Amino acid sequence: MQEKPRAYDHKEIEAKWQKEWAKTGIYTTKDGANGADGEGGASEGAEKQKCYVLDMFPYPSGEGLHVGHPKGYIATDIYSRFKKMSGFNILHPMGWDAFGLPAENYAIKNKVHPRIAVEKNIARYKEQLSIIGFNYDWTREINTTDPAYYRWTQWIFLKLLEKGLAFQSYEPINWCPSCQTGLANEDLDDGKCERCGSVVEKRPMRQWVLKITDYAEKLLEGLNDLNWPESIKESQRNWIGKSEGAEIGFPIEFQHGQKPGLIPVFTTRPETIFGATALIFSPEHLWVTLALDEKHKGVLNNADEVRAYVRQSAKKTEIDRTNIQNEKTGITLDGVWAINPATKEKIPVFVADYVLAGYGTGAVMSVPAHDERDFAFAKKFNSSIKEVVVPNIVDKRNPPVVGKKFVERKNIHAIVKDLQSGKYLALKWKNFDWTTFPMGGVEEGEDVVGAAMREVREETGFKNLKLVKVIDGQVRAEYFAAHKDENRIAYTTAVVFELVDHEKDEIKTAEKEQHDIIWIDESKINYENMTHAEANVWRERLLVEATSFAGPGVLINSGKFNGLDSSAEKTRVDIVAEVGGKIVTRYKLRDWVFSRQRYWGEPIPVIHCEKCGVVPVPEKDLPVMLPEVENYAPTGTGESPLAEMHDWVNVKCPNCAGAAKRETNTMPQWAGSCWYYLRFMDPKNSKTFVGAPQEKYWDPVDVYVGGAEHATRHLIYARFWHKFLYDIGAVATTEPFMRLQNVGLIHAEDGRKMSKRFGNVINPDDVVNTYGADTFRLYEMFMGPFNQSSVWDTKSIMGSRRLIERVWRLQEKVIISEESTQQSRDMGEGTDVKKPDIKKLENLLHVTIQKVGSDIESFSFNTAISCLMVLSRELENQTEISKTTWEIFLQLLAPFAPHLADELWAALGHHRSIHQSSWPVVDASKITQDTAKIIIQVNGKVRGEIEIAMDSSEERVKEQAFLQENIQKWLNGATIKRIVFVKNRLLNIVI
RNA sequence: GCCGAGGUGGCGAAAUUGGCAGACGCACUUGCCUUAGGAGCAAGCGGAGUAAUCCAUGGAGGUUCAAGUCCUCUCCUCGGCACCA
Repeated sequence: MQEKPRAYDHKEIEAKWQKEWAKTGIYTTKDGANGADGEGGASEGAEKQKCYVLDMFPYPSGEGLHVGHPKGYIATDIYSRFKKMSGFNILHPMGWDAFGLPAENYAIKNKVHPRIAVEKNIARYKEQLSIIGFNYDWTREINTTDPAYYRWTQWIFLKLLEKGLAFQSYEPINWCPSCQTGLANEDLDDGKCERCGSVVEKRPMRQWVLKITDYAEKLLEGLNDLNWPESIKESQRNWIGKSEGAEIGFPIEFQHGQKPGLIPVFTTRPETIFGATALIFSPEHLWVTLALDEKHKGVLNNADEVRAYVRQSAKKTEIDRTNIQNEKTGITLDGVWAINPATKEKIPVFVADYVLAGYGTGAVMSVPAHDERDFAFAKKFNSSIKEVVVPNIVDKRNPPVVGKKFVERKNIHAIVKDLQSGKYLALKWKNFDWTTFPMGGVEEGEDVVGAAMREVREETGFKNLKLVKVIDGQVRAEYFAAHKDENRIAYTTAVVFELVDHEKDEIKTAEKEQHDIIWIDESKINYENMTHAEANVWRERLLVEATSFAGPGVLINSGKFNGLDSSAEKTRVDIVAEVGGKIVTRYKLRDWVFSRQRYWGEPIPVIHCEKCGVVPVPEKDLPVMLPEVENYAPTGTGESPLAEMHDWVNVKCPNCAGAAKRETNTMPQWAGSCWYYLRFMDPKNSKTFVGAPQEKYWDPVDVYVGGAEHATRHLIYARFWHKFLYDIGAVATTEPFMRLQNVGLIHAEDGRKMSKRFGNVINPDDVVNTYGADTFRLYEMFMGPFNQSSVWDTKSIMGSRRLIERVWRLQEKVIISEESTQQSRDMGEGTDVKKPDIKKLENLLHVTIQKVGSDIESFSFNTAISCLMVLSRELENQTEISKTTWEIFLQLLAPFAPHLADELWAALGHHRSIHQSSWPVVDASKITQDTAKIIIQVNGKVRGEIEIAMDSSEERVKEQAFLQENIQKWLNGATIKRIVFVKNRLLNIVI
């Protein structure tokens, strides 16, 4: 670099290298199966370890890219460049997910054919991506709307059909009135269409459904082994919604004596069945429909009202139905009873729309005492509440004594509030260190309130009490009753009173001798201050409204199961067996509604024949091409616009050659993305969807990068298809994406999402034009943690530009000729005398090699760049830079700033691209340092530091430390209690 | 309500998993240089204090020689699920 280098011109450099890369085709991937990888024939692709790095391919919308979109692509570009330099055979492809509503809506609005609009959008996207300098292998580009691609999407559908996993259904489904199509559960956002925000309706219609529920367990299980963000895995677990419980039959009886059979209910808490005081149907339950049928006239005394209720429920929107805040509604079925199979008691039967038709069996046993919703319903409809589980407390301070007998007691605690002082009545015991409420046993023939009043009168003399409430729910406690020398199992009810006045009866001397009356604050009602193990429960329940108890405990009122642990597996199993039920597992996951009544999607490849029914299109006739239509706007009739294409629709049955019609529904947007990652492995194959050797070599995707918004749709659907393909032997792995990295959004400077609507879009083309692609790439990666959302800040981008320019200037200091300088002699072989600062630089260089590598591996690009900044500053401080050091530095920079790196690399005389060079190797000997900096603390506060030989002993360090003036000052003759020494780290002197 | 991820300077953020809190960058301040450019260079930059030092990682307790990091409670922000029995 003798002559003064020209000024840094990003436009010239970037255009030059993009052209060069395209010309030499250095990013074209060779299959492992296909041999050499084009790098001078040095290695065979097959011998290299493969690394498949994938972006979630974009939906090419009319708006074009904003600066947020390329963020993930920059990351995969850096990652794959790094992996390639590290010796991996890289697959890093890009394609287009172009079927679906947005393209179609855009086309309708702008009066162009969706195909034309998509072509235009793709061209625009590609142009925008091209100037950022990505290493995509464009020879593998795919497009889901290409017949050569969707032919295989249709083929997979036929396989699903063949295996019984695709079927037609007539269940009511979600219908978006604005998009005029049916939607899957996953397409709803809070009961609204995810696309347009319209409230969806339930609409019965014919539809194709994929049986994803068959894979619920496998989809759940498979998550455990995936290197995915915990939040995504958790979202999927929630979505699949596994719950284990029991199905139990409840016999039904009609008023005239008929016994029409058993109604199965699903419950996750079968152990509470003795508390089931009602049977509740969802309005859509088949049995309700039958009971309202003409044939069963006379069974219900209130059939008209019930019919009206069912009709009214049907009219409610899904949001209304499922809003937890809404008051419960329902109606009794007058003339019908159910029998609780545990207690054999008759219980009332209701219809209520808080019971969902689509979950469990569509009917529930109502246990108000232990379920919040049942409790609210029972309160409103005055049905009975029967407690069968009580919390159980073993008194820690006063535990049962081994060897003493256990006595069961039914107890009361009287909680009496003095209205004047606001304090509570308590007893201070004389013979024991006890503070208690007035308390005692409930005697024969007495109720809890009577017992409580009696105890207050006997123990304190107060007689004018006003009942406030009996606290719902007993508490079981195990403790040692010292005053009776026995272990107690006490079932205690608390009764709350207000003290009207202080008028008293005389109390017995015996009572007086036992305890004094004291008054305590409400805040003292707890186990800390009182003897009662139950005190904390009372405190919790004292001021709140009555509610159900859903926690674990001990069974009561449950016949032979009394006293058992309600949460024990055995208890549940035994109770289920007792009532003739069975243990079952249920999932919230619904089958995937797979048909759309729209034009722009893959035609579902089946034919409806009057004689043969549903006939799959023969594989040889694939693809079923999407025909050109005059009008592709939705019809709203439940048929897609394809239904108007009579020439296309009317075909001969492949089976019987009779008259038949094509299916006119199309597939949902998510179909194409369910398997595109497989197609990239072998994109041009016309014989099969992916060649077996290619699949075997490349599958699975090693790193998959994209937004978290796909958690419960694309990422579940694709896993489902993949597992299906595995089951039919079409792929060799059970999971498609081994590692998932979420990319955080980039918000506009106003903090909102970037959108044309808000007029706050930053266009990557402008940024690249002004600052250059390398600067743009560095900036986006430096903004913050990769998976975190951040705010675009145009001012901050200069920091990245400064790094680029600093690197550009550094080339002036590079010494090309190794022999001619002092530094290179210092760094040369066989020289053991090295200047300390040269050693320091070598150390920094190798620490940086290591750090940048591990940071890229973990997607911590911000800290990797920070290290490069530190190193660049250090290089700037040097008077000259050796060629070796400079080369290593450029290689570390290459994944981040590929254009600049290649430019400076070429200036050194290299003829092959830096991106084909090998990632520098860390020299472990250069990472270890000769000296360590040791922090000297006095009482944990830093008071000094010393530089000392690596691995120095505690003695050596102490010696040095005590010499320090500052340390002496702090010690100041004090006696040393203790010294903590951490090798090469710190010395802490405790005085 | 349940589950998950977070809370550190004016701002974006670091912090080898318990060992110097604030690396790196933006903004800002002062000075230098200049062919006035979003340039470069030097120094400073959590708060208080002349200083020594003290106080600081949402809040309150605790464990420890030592806590942003571990434990208990609590408050707030974001994301997912939600009348799923």
